[in-house]
Amino acid sequence: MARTREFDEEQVLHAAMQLFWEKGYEATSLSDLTARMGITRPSIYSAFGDKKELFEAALRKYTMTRASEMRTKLQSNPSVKEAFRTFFEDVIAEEYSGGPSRGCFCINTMVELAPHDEKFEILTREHQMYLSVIFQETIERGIQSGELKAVADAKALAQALITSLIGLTVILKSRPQRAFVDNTLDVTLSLLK
Amino acid sequence: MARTREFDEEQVLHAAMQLFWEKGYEATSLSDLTARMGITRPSIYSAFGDKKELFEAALRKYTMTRASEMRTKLQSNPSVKEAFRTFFEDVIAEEYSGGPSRGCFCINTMVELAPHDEKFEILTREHQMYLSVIFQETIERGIQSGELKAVADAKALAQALITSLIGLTVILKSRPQRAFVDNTLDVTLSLLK
DNA sequence: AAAATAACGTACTGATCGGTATGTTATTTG
DNA sequence: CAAATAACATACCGATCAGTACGTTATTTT
Repeated sequence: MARTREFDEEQVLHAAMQLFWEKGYEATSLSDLTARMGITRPSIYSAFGDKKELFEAALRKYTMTRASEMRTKLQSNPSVKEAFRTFFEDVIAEEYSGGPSRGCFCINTMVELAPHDEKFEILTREHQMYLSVIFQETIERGIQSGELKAVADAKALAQALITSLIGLTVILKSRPQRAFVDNTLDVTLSLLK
Repeated sequence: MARTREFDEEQVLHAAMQLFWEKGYEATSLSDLTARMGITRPSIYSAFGDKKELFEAALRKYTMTRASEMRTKLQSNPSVKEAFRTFFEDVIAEEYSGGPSRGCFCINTMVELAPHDEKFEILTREHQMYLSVIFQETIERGIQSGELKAVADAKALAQALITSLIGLTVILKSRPQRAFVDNTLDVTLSLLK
């Protein structure tokens, strides 16, 4: 041990996450990163490795946080149908809140890097699979409570809902009319019965 | 008039389209483009303008071709349900065919550029809206023929299907298990009744 | 207090980026 | 045939890229 770090690793990683989330991997330069993170270039390399490793750390932080938030939101509502509707409506509200349309960091990465980098193919796939399990558990809770019909194939339904969520998140980037989104949501949630 | 072009504009634009489709805007360099298009840098600039204008031309070519193909595919099957299933299965088969997972050029652009460039926000949105109209017309054909229930809200249903198609196209980039995709497809198509 | 060590800031590296100036070659028009 | 013109190839531009060498400063350990 010698001199102590003058920055908080979690804090600067959070800053890097925000930037990568907003701009993607290629469009974010090291200069952008040092400016936003508030630390110098060598500090980044000593703490996180190269640009791609930093990106990976940022994405891992994102997926963990996101999965946890999602689980909490879905569990907080006793009605499964309401839980899903609120969840989807929050995603929509986030995009229409005026700020830059960041969408989902994991989905952005799935599009930009997964096809050319196996590490990110796996990382993004596993996150989506994990989310679909959270959906599935929520659906199963609805079946247990009698709110949903027992004949429903919870797993298949969860996977279809995740796919719709991805589609919704992506198309929101093109800022479609509100009616498009509302229609999509109504039809998609009609699968829960 | 003077010396005549030694290259075919359509042909080199097609090459540029393939490259942008595969790698995206930022990750494609002018050197990549000259190599694949087989023409020199100044030739690109005189024929198409700068990199972003070339990208736009490539995307426009893609969306026109794609919309036309889609219309043809959906119209070629007398059964609307079968038409949709075949259409979705072709999208899936394309991604599992072994080659590089390019997905949909328009969706890729929606993720990479739409949030930071209004021109592409509009261009990608209008393409998706156009596709949803094609879906809607197909659903209406099914209602007319009696294959689908008349109570269906054709427009809302079409929009939900487009959203699912986007989600499916995106998640295919992470190469999920075949069962995930099959489940999603079955549940999604169950909306057509 | 002295030696060791790790984080710091500065300044630099070669490579590559998008874009262009310039001279040459080929075709058209007068 | 000669003048005009546009597409060609080469070679270059300044800017920026990701990544690092190196000397300084601060903290820990002996």
